[in-house]
Amino acid sequence: MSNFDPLKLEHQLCFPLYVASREVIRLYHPHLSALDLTYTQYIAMMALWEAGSMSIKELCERLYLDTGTLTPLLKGMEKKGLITRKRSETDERSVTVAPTEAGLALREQALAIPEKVGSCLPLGQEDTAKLYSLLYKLIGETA
Amino acid sequence: MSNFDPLKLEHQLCFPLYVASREVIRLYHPHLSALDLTYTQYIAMMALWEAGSMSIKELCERLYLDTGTLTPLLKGMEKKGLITRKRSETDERSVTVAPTEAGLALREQALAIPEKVGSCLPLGQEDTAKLYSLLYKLIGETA
DNA sequence: CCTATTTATATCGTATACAATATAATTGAT
DNA sequence: ATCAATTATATTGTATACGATATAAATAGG
Repeated sequence: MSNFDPLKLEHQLCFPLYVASREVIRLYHPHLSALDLTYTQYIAMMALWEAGSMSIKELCERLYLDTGTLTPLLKGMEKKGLITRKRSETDERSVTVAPTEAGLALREQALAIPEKVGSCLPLGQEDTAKLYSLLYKLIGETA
Repeated sequence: MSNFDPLKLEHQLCFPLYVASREVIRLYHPHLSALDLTYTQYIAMMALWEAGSMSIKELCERLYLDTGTLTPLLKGMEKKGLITRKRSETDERSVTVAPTEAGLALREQALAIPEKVGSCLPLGQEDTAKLYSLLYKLIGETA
C-alpha cells in the first residue's frame, strides 16, 4: 500500500456522502416544486406534521439546523401561509411554530412523494435498511 | 402497518443522508480552517492534486458540481494563489485549472487530515467499506 | 463558405448553511 | 430582590448550490 493516496476523493467518506445527499435531494425537486416547497421547507413541514407544533429550538434539534437557517426559513413559510409563529406566553424568549390549515392540507399531497422518490432509488429493501443503520450510527456519534 | 407514516423524517433516506453529510463535513472544518481552506475548496484541491490539471468541465463532472458553483470558487482560489486558470489555446471555450506551487505545497499539510477525521468516525473498517459501497451504488444510478 | 446547433464558461437570482454576534427574557446565586 | 450567567431567537457576513440565462467559440450540415 505504499502508493495509497489518502487524499483521493474516493478515500474519504465525506465525498460520496456529500454527493449522494445532493443527488438524492435533487430527486425530490420536481415533486416539491409541484407543491411550491423547497427541500428545507419540506423537512420542516414533515417535522411539524408529525409533532403538531414545537418551539424553534426543538425544530432546530430535530432537523440538525441552527436558527440562522431556520429563522428566515420559518418567516418565509409563515408569509406563504403554511405555518404560524407565536411567542410563548409562559416564556417570551420562545417561539412556537405550527402548521396552518393550508399547511396541514398540503400533507395529503405530500404523502405520495416518498413512494415516488423511493422507487427511483437503486437500493433494495435490505440495502436501504443497512444504509439507514450506518447513517444513524454515524449521526448518533458525531452529532 | 396501518399507521406507518411515510412522511416521518426517519422514513426517508434523504434526511439521514443530508444530516450525516453535514455532520461529517463539519468534522473537517477545524482542520481545514487551519489551512485557510473551505470544504469545497478542499475537494477541488483534492481533485487537482490527483489529476494535476483539468478543464473546468472535467472538474464539474469529477465533483458533481456545476459551473455556477465552481466558476466563482475557482476565481477565489486563483486570487488566493492556490491555482492557475488558463484558457486553452486549442479551444478558447475551455479553461484549464492547475495547482500552483503553493497549491501543491498545501498537499503536504492536508495529508494528515483524512486520518484525523477518520479516527473521529464511529465506524469500523467493515462498516465503512459497506457504507462506501452503498453510497456509490446510490450515486452511480441516480447521477 | 455560412449559418444553425452544440459546447464550455460565466453571470444572475434564489435559497440555504452556519459561525459569530446581538438582544431580550429567564434563571440562579448571594 | 439584584445582578451575573444562561437561554431562545434574531441578525450579519461569508460561502456554497444550482436552475436559468447569456455569451463566445467550435462544429455540423447543406
